[in-house]
Amino acid sequence: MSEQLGKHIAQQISIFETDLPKILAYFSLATFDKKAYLLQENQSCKYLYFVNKGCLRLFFCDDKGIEQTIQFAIEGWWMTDLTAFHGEKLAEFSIQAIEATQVMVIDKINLEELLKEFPQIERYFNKIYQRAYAASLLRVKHIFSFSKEAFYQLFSTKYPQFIQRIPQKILTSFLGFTPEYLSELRKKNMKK
Amino acid sequence: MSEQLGKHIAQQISIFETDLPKILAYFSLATFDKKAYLLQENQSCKYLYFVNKGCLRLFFCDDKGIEQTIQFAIEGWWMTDLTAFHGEKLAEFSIQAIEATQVMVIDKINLEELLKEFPQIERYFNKIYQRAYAASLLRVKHIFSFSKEAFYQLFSTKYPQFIQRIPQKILTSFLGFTPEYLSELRKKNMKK
DNA sequence: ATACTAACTTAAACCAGCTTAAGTTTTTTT
DNA sequence: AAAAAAACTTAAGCTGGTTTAAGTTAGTAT
Repeated sequence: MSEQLGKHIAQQISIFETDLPKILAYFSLATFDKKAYLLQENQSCKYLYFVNKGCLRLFFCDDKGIEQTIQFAIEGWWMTDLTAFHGEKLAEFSIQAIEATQVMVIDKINLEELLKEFPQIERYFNKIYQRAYAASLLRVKHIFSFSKEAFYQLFSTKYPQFIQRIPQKILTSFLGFTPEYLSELRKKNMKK
Repeated sequence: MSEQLGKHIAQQISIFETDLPKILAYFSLATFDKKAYLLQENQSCKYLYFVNKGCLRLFFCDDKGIEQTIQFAIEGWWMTDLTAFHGEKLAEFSIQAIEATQVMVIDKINLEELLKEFPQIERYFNKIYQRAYAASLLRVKHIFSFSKEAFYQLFSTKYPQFIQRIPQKILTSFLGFTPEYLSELRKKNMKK
């Protein structure tokens, strides 16, 4: 069950099978209930998470007190508040489990040790961050190129499982509009 | 003049002074006129650029034919279409010089060689990508938390030099609204 | 089972920001 | 220096999406 991370690493970079257990030893396993917080805004961010099973979201509260979801992490994705994790600032995002979620956890000190013992892992994280960066740019592209309606259509045809899995309020906070407008869109769609 | 990249690397990671020239040898120097294209949508993306002097932008054309600017790169920033550079797809963004711009250029093969000879550089790029990723997330946060007016206010107080440096049309394509609306905002501001 | 709370829907009034179209100013080209 | 093109401004009308507020349905706890 917790071998997912090992597999993921072996997929991305070439590494000795025998090193994997040593690498995984730097991590610990943790589970969180649905709605549990892994990190809260304005706290210090001590951990980096890899999702084995379940789903996390990264979000913040805007000045009107409305939660805005920036990213999701499902199986095989990493999540943290990067800037805060590197100790520069307090977290400006919160991380919450949307479902009961099992994660691999590492803190900054263990990460440093891991990278010292296995510098090849640097390359693995490089790929992870490049992928995350590219995904975030694509997100900005989508925000600019699609109307909210079109963005919803795109998202719901591309990730239909996701739509089932996530409460509507969280979904709209990710898509960037109000639950009321989503209702309107859904009604409109059913007519077709 | 072209020592900027060396300095930048030495700032981010610990490295022998004597290795720097060997590292820089993998790059070549190039200059582009104002408005020149370094990359165009739907081409293959062969190079990764580091800006010594000047300013680049990454953008795409939306379905109405309007250019949308996703990112700028000034002195000390890297730029490419990441996904395309790694050879997976054709470019979905274009890169253009906003001013006469001097860059350090490297192609994929030389980058691989460089990383083979100096694996420490992997750590340098790790920092670069983490920073770029964090910046992109922050951008999404800003899009969600500010009205267009507030975003313009923020941007123009935080980067006043930038406002001078960039033509209004490109600025609005970055801020995500129309030149007409920018005029309106400026008029409104002058009254105060 | 019953009550309480959270998630979702509906509809009307409203507004931030867009579109269009014409005018002005600046820059580039010849 | 003149002409053409590009960059910016102004103003009116319009629309995608929000706000508000009330009603419905589903989930959860007692």
